[in-house]
Amino acid sequence: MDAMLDTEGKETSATHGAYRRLREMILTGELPPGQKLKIEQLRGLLDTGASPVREALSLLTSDMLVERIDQRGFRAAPVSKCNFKEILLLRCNLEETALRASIANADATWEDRLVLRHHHMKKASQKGAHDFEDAHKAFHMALLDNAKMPLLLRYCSQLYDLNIRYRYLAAGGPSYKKRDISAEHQKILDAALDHDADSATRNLIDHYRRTGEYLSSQMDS
Amino acid sequence: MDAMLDTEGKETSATHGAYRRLREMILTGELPPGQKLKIEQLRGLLDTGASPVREALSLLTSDMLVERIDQRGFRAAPVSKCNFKEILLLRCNLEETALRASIANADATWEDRLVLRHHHMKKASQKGAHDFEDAHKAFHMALLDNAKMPLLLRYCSQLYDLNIRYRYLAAGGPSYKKRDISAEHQKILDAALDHDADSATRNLIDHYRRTGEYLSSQMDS
DNA sequence: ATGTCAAATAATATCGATATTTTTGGAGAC
DNA sequence: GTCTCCAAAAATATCGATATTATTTGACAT
Repeated sequence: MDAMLDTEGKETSATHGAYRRLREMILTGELPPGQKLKIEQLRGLLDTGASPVREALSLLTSDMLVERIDQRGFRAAPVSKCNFKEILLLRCNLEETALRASIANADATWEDRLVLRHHHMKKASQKGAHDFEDAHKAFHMALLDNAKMPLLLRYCSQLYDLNIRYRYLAAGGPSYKKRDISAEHQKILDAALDHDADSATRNLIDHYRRTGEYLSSQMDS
Repeated sequence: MDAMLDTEGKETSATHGAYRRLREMILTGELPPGQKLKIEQLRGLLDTGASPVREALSLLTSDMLVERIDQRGFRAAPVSKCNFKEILLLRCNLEETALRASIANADATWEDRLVLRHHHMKKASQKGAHDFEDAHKAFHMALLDNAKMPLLLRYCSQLYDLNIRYRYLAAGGPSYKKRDISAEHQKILDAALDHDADSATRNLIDHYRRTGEYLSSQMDS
């Protein structure tokens, strides 16, 4: 109908658009954990039909951002410290595997990609928080994607998103402790470019553990 | 309408029924890898509406058994030796983590559950192949579920299913090499009951690697 | 002959409406 | 005053139909 005058025709299907928007709202906490997600309500919020909303919710179910309750509809996935700790543990395990495999496959084009992503991330840190989040994820995924293991990469991406959700929830936004994250990233990048798998994984995991402990402490409140 | 006269009212929603049925068909190879999955065709096969079929396919997408191609519908996920090797590798990694955590949490009720599952599996091996498959998965999942890590367990379950699919495809059915699988299971069970994490994981991983190599060799044909 | 473009065909994606199921709210009984 | 049960309301799940988008077919020009 008249949905083509939005931004610039980037969004293809209504389903995909709804998926992206809902995902964003859940990740940022705009739709708080445990909240009932009624079709009608969302249909209004995203102004689209019921079918795309339903399908988007179905997809989010498999990202574990939405829970489907038998015949009682959907709700935003709940959060818990326990769940957070599991995410952290799995990330450390899986990302170590992926990063080591990535480094084992290292070649010039991968290194170029890494440097580029890192550069973009630094640039984006001066722009909006939203841009930085995207660039940050892109950098971390670039570290892993040379493993050429699509399933593993997918799990890492999922866990990344589940984790970022806790960051938003704990910090009430992306203003998470501006300790020296930049230096941590630099160390990971340098180690990766040196093909030093041990150092790279150590730095990566420390990076996660550190933010993990910070967030974990925030969650006690 | 008149869908309540099927088996015994076990299936609740049409969507869930379609999901289970389609999943089964893809796992067993009744719907071969790469096959286009047209809504109309499946709507006829499962005699239900288009909406439940669509939603079931969406759900299977996140199990990685179905691929969604932009605006061109769905198809059964393709297979490849590369994909198989990744599945095997991830399973070894994740199941070791899960099994060790399970054993670390060991208590009497878990041990009882294990023994029961193992017994049921042995009993089912004399019944149909289908029953055995179910019992086999139940046993393997019981080994892991005491880790109390829902995400990890979910990944293991997914990977188990992806793997079983290769077994069906390679063997043309569940008649996979009747080497001494029974003894292997017994060893895993005994080690788990002894809380011997090292032995249990070694046996479990050997179990996977052995079937992995067998299937891998079959795939060259 | 071959490649390109346009009309016809088929399939998907989406909408609006209906039937089922769950939840809510209140009336009556103990 | 509390509990149970039934009716009303709301929400979900499903269906049938339409609009949109991809694919195929065939004709035309080169």
